[in-house]
Parts: sequence; structure tokens; C-alpha cells
Amino acid sequence: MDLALLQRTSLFAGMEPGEIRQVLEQSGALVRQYGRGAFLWQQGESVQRLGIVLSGTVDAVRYHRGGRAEAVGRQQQGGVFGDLVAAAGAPSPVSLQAAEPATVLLLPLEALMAGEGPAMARLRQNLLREVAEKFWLLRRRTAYLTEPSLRRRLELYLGDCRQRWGNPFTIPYNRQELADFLGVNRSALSRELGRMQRQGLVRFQRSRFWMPE
Amino acid sequence: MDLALLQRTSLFAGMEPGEIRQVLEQSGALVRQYGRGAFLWQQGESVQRLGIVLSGTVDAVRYHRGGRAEAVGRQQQGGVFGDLVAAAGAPSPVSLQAAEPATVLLLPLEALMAGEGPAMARLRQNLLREVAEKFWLLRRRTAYLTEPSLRRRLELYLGDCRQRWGNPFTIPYNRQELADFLGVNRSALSRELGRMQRQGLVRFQRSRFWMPE
DNA sequence: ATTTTTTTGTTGCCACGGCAACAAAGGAGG
DNA sequence: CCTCCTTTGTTGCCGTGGCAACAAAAAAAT
Repeated sequence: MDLALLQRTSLFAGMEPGEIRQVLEQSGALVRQYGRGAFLWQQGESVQRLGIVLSGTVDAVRYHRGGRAEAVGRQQQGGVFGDLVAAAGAPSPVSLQAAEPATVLLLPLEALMAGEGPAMARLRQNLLREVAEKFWLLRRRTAYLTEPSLRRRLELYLGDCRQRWGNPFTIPYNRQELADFLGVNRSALSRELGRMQRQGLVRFQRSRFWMPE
Repeated sequence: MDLALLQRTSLFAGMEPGEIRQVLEQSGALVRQYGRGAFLWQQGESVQRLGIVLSGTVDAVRYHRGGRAEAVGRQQQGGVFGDLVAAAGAPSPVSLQAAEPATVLLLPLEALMAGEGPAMARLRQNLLREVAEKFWLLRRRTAYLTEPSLRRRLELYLGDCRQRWGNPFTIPYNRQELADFLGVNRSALSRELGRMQRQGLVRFQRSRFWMPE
């Protein structure tokens, strides 16, 4: 078990290798491997485990009646998944699928909540924080989605990025993905970006942006 | 302290009065009162407490530069607030304000995560579930907001309501609020609802709806 | 280097829906 | 009952932005 990797995850942040090892034993953690495309679990199942990606990629996907698949989230090395599903204690609204061959560490939620000692307490704080951060990330997105115009959505999003990362900054999306994220059409997005650049409100090439002020 | 009320809250659900009392003492809970309009805490503050509304109403409000206030959430008797703020451990993106004179029970988060015993474990499960449910509620809303047309947003939202509550069902919004929730214009919403009713896709009066099939 | 595929930019068309202004209906209070 | 105020429905106008189709650029594959 690669404790150094775990130490860098949000879930085990601030914990000593000894504490991590202790928590793993105490909680009944286990490691599993999945091939490309394999389901860790399916939409509608009740799950009481959460996972950490040790290697590979895990996607959260929502399958609509009609077969359409909607990408909901993606986790790579060190990422935590299944926390929100297990925490809600309801049938999962998404399937979890290995986008690439993946090795994951699985932790039973209930053991984490009941376990005692300072290491467990720290872990729980981390878990709760992880979940809350996912909430606020989503909250931020709804702020973009409820802006009335494409221009305002872009200004708000890019302004947030500049504030967070400084100038220049690189966004984690290509045009199509950004359009999806902001809930707009890709060509309309390109058009508006062009306009903003001509007006000197922003400069960019590909996913690298620079904003004045 | 009204233990019967607490027993009916999501945070203390499934716990005996004795357990609740024990948790309150063990964690250092305290009761506070706030007059109408008083701030429980302000945007930007770091908070490590969460609260339960014993009486009155507490609003989460986001103040934008420019003075514009955006209503983010509201909790009434039995409702839990501040959980997501405290859990994230970051400066609060919202202010909490007593919309009506309010009595609240405040619980230090850290004590809840570190406390031992089955009652504490249950409480933590409940807390985590509360947070996760707020996430999925928001997730559902983004599903509406990313639908491309007003019609599709309505169909999706009303379809969800019918599935959840059965026919007929009453939505918790008036027209203006529903428009805001779905991120559309109120008159356009009324227009579309009218069209759908003429096509037999829905029947309604005010906030009471009925959908075929 | 050449070909193929992916990503991004551009443009014309036109419909959806925002906006404003008003009418009608419903509720509350006298 | 009548008045006042809030909520909901209706309609015309017109701009934003969805959509499709193509061009250009970049990246990947051969």
C-alpha cells in the first residue's frame, strides 16, 4: 500500500503514515482492480463504501432512459469517489465506471463514522470537508448557469478563475467542455469569446487565458 | 431543551432522548436567540459551528459587490444550517440572517467529529447524510438548468415532482419562484405552461399540478 | 512529410424566450 | 360589498444565442 500517495489525498491529508495504516486496518479497507469500462457499481444500487483512486480513472455517469449517457464527474489518482453516494444512503443516481483500468481503495463508510481515536476524527473531518467542497463547487456552477446572458456567464467564470489562479491562467476545459459546463452552445461561446477579445476584455489561445485589471 | 423537536430533525433522527441529551453535553452545544434581521454570522467569516433552528426562520444570503442580495437557502423549525460552511472550513460564501426572530441550537463541528460512542457515530452519519442530500438536491437543479429549452426544463422538473409525490402534486413555489429556480423568465414560463396545458401535457391551477401517464 | 483526426473559429439563419406592459384573477382587509 | 395588492396569464416586439455547415488551425497518426 502506497502510504505516500494516500498522504497526498484530501481524505488522508495531515495524517501520519502510521495513522493511515491504523485506520485502514481498523476500518476494513480493501483494494480492488477494474478493467477498462468495468462498473464499480451501477446506478440504482445502494452503496455504503467510498473509494480512492490509486491508479487509472473512474467516471461517474448517469444513464438516461433512452440510453443517453451524461458525464457527471471524473476522478483520477488520489481522487475520492462514492462519498456523496454512500453518504446520502439512497440508491445511487449514477453509475461508477473505470474509464481506464483502475486500482481503487475502498472504505466502508459506517466503520469510518463509528471508529474512535484522533486519526479517525481527522479522517472524518477530511471526509466531511471533501463532501462540502464538492457542494460549493457545484454551487459555483449554478451561479454561472443562472446568469442570463452568455457574456455574463463567461465574465463571471473567467473572473473567478483569474481571482483564484492569477494571470494568466489555464482552464481545465477545451471549448466544447467549457460550453457544456456553462450550459451554452459551443459556436456561440466561440463567437462571444472572439467579441470579448476584440473589446480587450480578455486574451486567450486555446485554454490559456489572460484578463486585464 | 425540547428533545421531542430535536428527535424529529434530520440531525438527531433515530436517536433516543437520552442519547441526544448526552451528545449535547458532550459536544458543548449552546442555544442562542436572534432578532429579526440579525446576522448569525457574516459572509467571509470562518465558522466552525453548525446550527438547528428551534424556532423562527434563518436565511442564507449572498451579498454581491453592488449590494445585490441573492437568497441561497432558508431553514425553518428543525432545519439544519451552517453545516456546509463549517464542513468546508473556508471563509463562508454566504451570510446567515434571521428572517424572523429565531432561536437556534449551535453545535461545534470539531467536537462532533471527535466524540466517541454510538450516539456520536449516529449523529455523524446523520450529519454527513444531511450534507450529501443538499448536494444531490443542488445536482438535480443543475440538471434542469442545463436543459436547452424551457419546455424540457419544465417537463423534467414536473416529471420529477410527479414521480416523487404522485398525482396531483403541489410545488413549493409560486410562478416567480419557479421561474427563478429553473433559470427562466416568468412570463415565458407562464406562456409555456399554457401551451403545455392546451396540448394536454399537464393540468394545473396555481401551484397544484397534474400530469398524465 | 503527408494524411487523418480533433479542435477551434466563423458566419447566416431564424426561433426561442427575455422583456415590458397590461389584463385578469385571486386574496386580504376594511 | 368595495378597495388594495399580489399573483398569474397574455401578447407583441426583437435580440440573444442555438444550430448547422464550413473553414482554418492544431494535433495525432502513418
